[in-house]
Amino acid sequence: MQHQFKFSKNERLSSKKTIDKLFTDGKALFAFPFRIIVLPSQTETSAPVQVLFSVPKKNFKRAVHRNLIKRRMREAYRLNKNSFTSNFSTSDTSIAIMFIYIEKEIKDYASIEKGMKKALSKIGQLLATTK
RNA sequence: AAAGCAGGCCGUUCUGUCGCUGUGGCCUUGUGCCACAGAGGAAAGUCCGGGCAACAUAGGGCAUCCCGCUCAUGAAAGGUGAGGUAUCCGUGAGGGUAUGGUAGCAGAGAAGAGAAUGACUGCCCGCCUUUGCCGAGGCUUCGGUGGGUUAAACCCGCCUUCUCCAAGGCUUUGGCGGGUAAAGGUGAGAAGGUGGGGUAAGGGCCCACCAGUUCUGGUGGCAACACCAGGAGCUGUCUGCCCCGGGAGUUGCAAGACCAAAUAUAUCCUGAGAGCUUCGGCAUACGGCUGCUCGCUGUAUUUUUCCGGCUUGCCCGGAAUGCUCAGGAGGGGUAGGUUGCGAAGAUAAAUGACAGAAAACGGCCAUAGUCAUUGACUACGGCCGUUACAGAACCCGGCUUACAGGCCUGCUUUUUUU
RNA sequence: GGUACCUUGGCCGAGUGGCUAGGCAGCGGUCUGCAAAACCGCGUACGGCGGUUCGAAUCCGCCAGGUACCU
Repeated sequence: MQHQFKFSKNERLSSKKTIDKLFTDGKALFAFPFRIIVLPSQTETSAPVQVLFSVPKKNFKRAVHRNLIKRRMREAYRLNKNSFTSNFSTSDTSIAIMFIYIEKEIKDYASIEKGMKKALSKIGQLLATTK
């Protein structure tokens, strides 16, 4: 497939309701430099896995820096998600994932990508055990 | 050339791989393909003003708050441009700040005599008192001398000396009464400044010149205002009240508009219900006692009006109304969604990520050249570093703040050359 | 995104233009066999930069940091 690196809008988590639910009921884990919150649910959504990236305003005052980190996180997810999402594309359950950037400094793309690979493998393990 | 001042402008470029958002088109309706568009001078801070929106609102006055030189511009603005005056900074080009009026009232810590019908020191006058000196004149004494007269004595006069008295003058101690604003030293600020006259001493008290204020006239300017001439002795600083002119309804796109799940419910429609009785009880519903059943026991079991059946009461039937239950319709409205919203435009928020070149600037090193003082400048090359500040969220007009580096125009100062 | 406010010593907190109160904490002393309490004394502050003013914590402007509210 040619279009496996796409990351369009319906793969993003934008519903305010599910975000609130994610904060209250989601399972949290930690993979440097991210804090991750995962919530599997039964409701029908347009994509099997919905993701959202967040950088807290408290650590980065300037909107430019927050945008830069979010873009790098999104890029890292986009290029490494295929091995992860292919496991869940067949099942009818959907998964909501939130990545929160914890580090106080701006990391370059290589270290963010490394952390993203580690985070995705950790999430895979967690979901396998809960099933 | 160097250092600056003012104004304006730009604020990286190219290639490759993989992507994002919106709109339009195409069909093979697929998380498809193609085309086009997609951050700034500050998008920032949210300091002003407006549009837009909702609510409020007869008209007028008072209070409160904001603004305040002139002209132009602008929808308006604590806006912009040009100009005026004062003051401060800079050698200068220039830059900063202030700037409606002042008739009246009030205030100004500490310091200082005093912050405005002033008097501490000082100066001057009058009276009283006190110290010292001078002293017209008078009395007495010594000596000299002239005259009456030749000598002595005596008398008269002059000069000198001594004692005492003394009008008065100068000086001085203290007190009382008055004049004074020149001197003191404080202060941000002390009754315009300098010189002369005048005066007991002084003072715009008078005069000359100068600074300011204000009035009149003239010239220039749209005006603020400037300049010139003449007049008026009119002359402290700051603040508040006050006066004059102009302006201000409140809240903000999380405003507002539309659709609207679940649950509860106003309202409407349809249907059903309100027990039996011999009045002792039975039945039903909800509780209590007991581990449970049985049993015992408590509470509740239906409103009102009208019509007809004999007037009334009981009872029966019908209608309306209220209550309860079931079904249906349904308003407001919550979650949520859509819109408001744009030829950039979302809703955890797009406009990019990575890699490689180029360009600009800076630093270091090496080579060459020029001036030659160990150093400076220029050219080419190598290595390293930097490429800022910062990301639209309803939209405009400003202000302010942040900003690597570069370009253009005008001007200033200093040095050098022609 | 919008709106309203705050910043005074180690901490809390008063201060409407004229020497920055007070309390708690800290340090030293007195008292005590020692400590506590009490008493006496001491040190340390106006978020930063400009402006107005003779004079600014206070008035004005900009910046920094922080808090609350509007879904």
